[in-house]
Amino acid sequence: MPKIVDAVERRRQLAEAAWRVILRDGLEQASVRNVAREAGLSNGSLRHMFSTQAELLVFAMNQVVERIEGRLGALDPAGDPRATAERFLLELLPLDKERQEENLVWLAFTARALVDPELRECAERSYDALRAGCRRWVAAIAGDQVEVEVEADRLHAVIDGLAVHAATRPEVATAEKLREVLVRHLDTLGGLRYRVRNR
Amino acid sequence: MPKIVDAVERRRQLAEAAWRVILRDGLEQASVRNVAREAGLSNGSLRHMFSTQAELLVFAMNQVVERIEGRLGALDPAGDPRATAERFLLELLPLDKERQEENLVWLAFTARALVDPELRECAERSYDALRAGCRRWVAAIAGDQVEVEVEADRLHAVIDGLAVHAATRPEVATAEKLREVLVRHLDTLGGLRYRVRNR
DNA sequence: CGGAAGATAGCACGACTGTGCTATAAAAAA
DNA sequence: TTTTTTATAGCACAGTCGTGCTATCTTCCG
Repeated sequence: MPKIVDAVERRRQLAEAAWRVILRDGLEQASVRNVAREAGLSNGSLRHMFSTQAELLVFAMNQVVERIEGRLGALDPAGDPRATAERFLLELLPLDKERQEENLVWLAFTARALVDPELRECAERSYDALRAGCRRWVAAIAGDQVEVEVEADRLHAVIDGLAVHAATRPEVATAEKLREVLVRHLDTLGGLRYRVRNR
Repeated sequence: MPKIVDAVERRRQLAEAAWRVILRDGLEQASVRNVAREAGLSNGSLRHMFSTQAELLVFAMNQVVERIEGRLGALDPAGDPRATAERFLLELLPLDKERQEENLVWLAFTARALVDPELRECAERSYDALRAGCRRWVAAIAGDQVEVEVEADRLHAVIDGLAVHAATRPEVATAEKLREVLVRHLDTLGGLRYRVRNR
């Protein structure tokens, strides 16, 4: 096996170990030692792949983005703009356990990014990417009927707001409700206003 | 001066010192020592008011809620439902520096609440309160035209989403934009759909 | 005045932290 | 084979952490 590939794969596994620690005990518990133990490695062994803790955390945060982008890239962008946008946006919501956990980890990183410049860069990049996506989708769905900028920001806010709610109140903000709210928002975007949809 | 009042006031001052530390360096830096230094007190002196760090943080988080509720309580609830709701909801957005800082501190607490049961209680309480408020306002504005439950959740998502955006991208999500998005959302709530408003 | 109660200060302990460093085991290259 | 790189392990240092504890100082009450 080529060693480079192994090294990258190893880093990914360590990132996942970091995710597990963050999910279970919070980002403040994601110390070098704790992550190493979670991965079944020794202290120094982890530091052979990430020479500093900051490097590990930055990688782990970017890895979350890559995972999400991977899922989005696997979606079929063909067909009716409205249906396509709905498919992509629903993919972004934490509707199953995997995405719920991902969402929790992501929020932990986002919160630290408010104070850590290295993580902030990643947070801002993904913020801008999602905002651009919202703009495109709004334009595709109802570009001729609405002010795209404002509606893009509003859609963006709905998405991130729903993610926060799913994290802080999973018993209340269930997958059902998240989906319902997003679909309703898209319905009201294009002047369709509460049309009955066949689901 | 009665001593009880002093003690309460002292705790409030310590909470504010904690806020400053959290705002500047993040919640993970809000150690007993750091907060005490920020307040100009000694280690043991702080621990005379809060016998444990957890107690301090819970108090500081609840104090944020009290401050917000205080501002909301000072608003005049009379008049046109739509205008009243807009006034209250705009009060919740981080439109000036004071509320921006408050918002950052609040988000830090919310993030830790995902992992800390004591803080979680406070987060859930305020989540439920805001959700109930959204329900009332939606009902007052357009209760006869929409499904209140879904619309309340949607409004709630917009508010929290905007708060997150103001925190993670203050240069992009400016006060202007936040206000614009919220007003637009309220406009589209009652079937008014982009009516020109006199501001 | 004396004494009790409260406030402030600060030390001590054991635990955990990031990281520099060295030593051993494995693998790859020569 | 020998040599050289790489991986893994783990110790050591200096620092911070929460908290228990005692000692001083202030204030107030009787």
